[in-house]
Amino acid sequence: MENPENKAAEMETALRADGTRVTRQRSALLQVLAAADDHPDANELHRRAQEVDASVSLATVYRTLSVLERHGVVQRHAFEGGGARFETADVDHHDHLIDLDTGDVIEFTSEKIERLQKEIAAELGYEVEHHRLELYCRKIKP
Amino acid sequence: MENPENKAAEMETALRADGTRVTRQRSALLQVLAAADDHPDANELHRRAQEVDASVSLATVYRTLSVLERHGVVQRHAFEGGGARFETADVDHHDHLIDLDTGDVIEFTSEKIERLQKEIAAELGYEVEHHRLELYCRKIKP
DNA sequence: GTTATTGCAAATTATTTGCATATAA
DNA sequence: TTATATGCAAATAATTTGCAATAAC
Repeated sequence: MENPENKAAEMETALRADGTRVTRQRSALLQVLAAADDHPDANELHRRAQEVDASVSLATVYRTLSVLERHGVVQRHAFEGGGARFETADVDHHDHLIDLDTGDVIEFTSEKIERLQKEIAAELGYEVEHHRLELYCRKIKP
Repeated sequence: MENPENKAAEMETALRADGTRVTRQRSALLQVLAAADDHPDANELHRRAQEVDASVSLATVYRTLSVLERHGVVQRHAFEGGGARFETADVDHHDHLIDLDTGDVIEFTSEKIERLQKEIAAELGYEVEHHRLELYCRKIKP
């Protein structure tokens, strides 16, 4: 849908719109994030970013990830065991189906489920800020 | 359905069945877990357990929680922000609504959502083994 | 009496922060 | 030019672990 270069450029634009500076290090991280098709943790992102620009420190990766999250261009996931993992935020939210046998992650969306969630929260007097839905599954034998 | 004393006794039985020893400290923690109607973290459980038996150390709380999880009598939750939180494992599954301002957790179930989840997985050729649904919410101003 | 379990303190892991320096705009 | 970002190292926070002492069975 979107090539990594455009994606990175769009994220830069989102930062600049704000007066937020796009440094060498941030560019490197954006490039890495735009190219990633998995859900790396901060350490892995640091490793990849250093391949682009060796000067990127882990502290800056963490700081930049927070900035990017605040700008809504990356999403932080709190999967079980270990630290946070990240992916570029899509325009449309998606949930995750995890294949228990292979570890594969399939992304999906369901308007119906989103609607039900809002209804349930509303009944309890709440408004959904965001949510997390993970289906841990096994492939059906054909 | 179940008073705390029975609950604690059942958990002890589950441990003993295994040859696992029920120490003073473990009893204290089981008592605290059985009485809890919220989702405390390890630190809070330690605080409460010490009221029952002052000798309980935080290290033992962590070690015991792992043992209990392995025995399937407590469930560990990795909610966003902060450390793991725990509750006694219920027979029937429920989902969680987390109040972002207070950290309160409200439990809920939705047959409709469960059904939709199964449908979505089936469409993708999968069968749901287990799932996790968390709604991060803010209270609606009245 | 054995062997699992404990408390303590030190180690680990993930993340954050203070500060002097570098740099994007 | 000047405020924002950076690297580094030290600080936190959550959890785990080694080890000698203790206690459950």
